[in-house]
Amino acid sequence: MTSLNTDESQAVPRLRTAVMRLSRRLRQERPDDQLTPSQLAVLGNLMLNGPMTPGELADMEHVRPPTMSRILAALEQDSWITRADHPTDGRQCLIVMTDKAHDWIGTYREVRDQWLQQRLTALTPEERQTVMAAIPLLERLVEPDARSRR
Amino acid sequence: MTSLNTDESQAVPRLRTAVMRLSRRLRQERPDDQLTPSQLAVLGNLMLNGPMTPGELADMEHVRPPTMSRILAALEQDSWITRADHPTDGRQCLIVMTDKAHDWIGTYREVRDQWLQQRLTALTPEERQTVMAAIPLLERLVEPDARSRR
DNA sequence: GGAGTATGGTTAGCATAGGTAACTACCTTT
DNA sequence: AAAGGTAGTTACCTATGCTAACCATACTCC
Repeated sequence: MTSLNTDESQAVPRLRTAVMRLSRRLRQERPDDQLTPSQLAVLGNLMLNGPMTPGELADMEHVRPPTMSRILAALEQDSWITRADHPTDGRQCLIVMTDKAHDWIGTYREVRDQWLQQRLTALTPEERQTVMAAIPLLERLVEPDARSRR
Repeated sequence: MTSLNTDESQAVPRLRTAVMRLSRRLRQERPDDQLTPSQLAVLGNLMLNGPMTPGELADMEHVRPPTMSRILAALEQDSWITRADHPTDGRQCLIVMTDKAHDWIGTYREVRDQWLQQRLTALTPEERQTVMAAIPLLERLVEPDARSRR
């Protein structure tokens, strides 16, 4: 069990605080005011990976099935998604984006992350480079075995 | 208005997703099971900066006063903090940590961020260096004028 | 020095987003 | 065919954000 040196140990609470505050801020910045951050995340997943089952979506977002159920219910309510029968398993279903969702994502792709993008322009190019280099590492922190996949 | 290049634009949703997922994960990882993340953040602030008013604490955490009020009420309920009269302003009060809180923070300092620390050890030293270099930048993203202070 | 305004804090009520437990429906296995 | 496993949902609880409204104290200005 490797131990972190003193500097890095001090960095742990700082990283935690920074991430928590940034996420709070991101949650507040909702320029569209139509989709919540979690709904947006689900649509993003579907856009990238195509139709998926609720369970797969829950795994990808690291939430429990009931949480995903609620998010999907809200998305279905407003016609962002529909459900298709699973080809082989009658218990499961496939979540597919509606045309409305496809159009919306396409139209507002630039607007969506406006705040964060604008904030990033306040950094120097070198600083942005550092942040971008850290992104896959932050992903790895969440996803223990992300190193192995792709 | 400077614009980000294509690569960086693609990084924006990825950064957002990574931060949201990591914060969710951090919220779930609550080894102590006594203090919620927001309560922990407040105690951390008090530990670092000494007694502060509710308003100052709300500013530091970027939450609205009522939110801080609720957090403080819970902390007071379990005797983690007490309130002292403000020396000059009768409206305000000073939040001070109890001995219990001091002892607890001291005892569990290493345990608290165990999960994140453990996850960081899974990175290479160079990767950890990158993450650490990004921490102050993430802080700057949240705090627009942080560049000017210290 | 008192009236009116500003400010700090709290209370009340709402929304989002996470969780667990329990239930239904379907699949699998023997 | 019965038993057990799995996917999804429903019901309910908690934490954490918000705004609006309210109270108490401070400040300002006549």
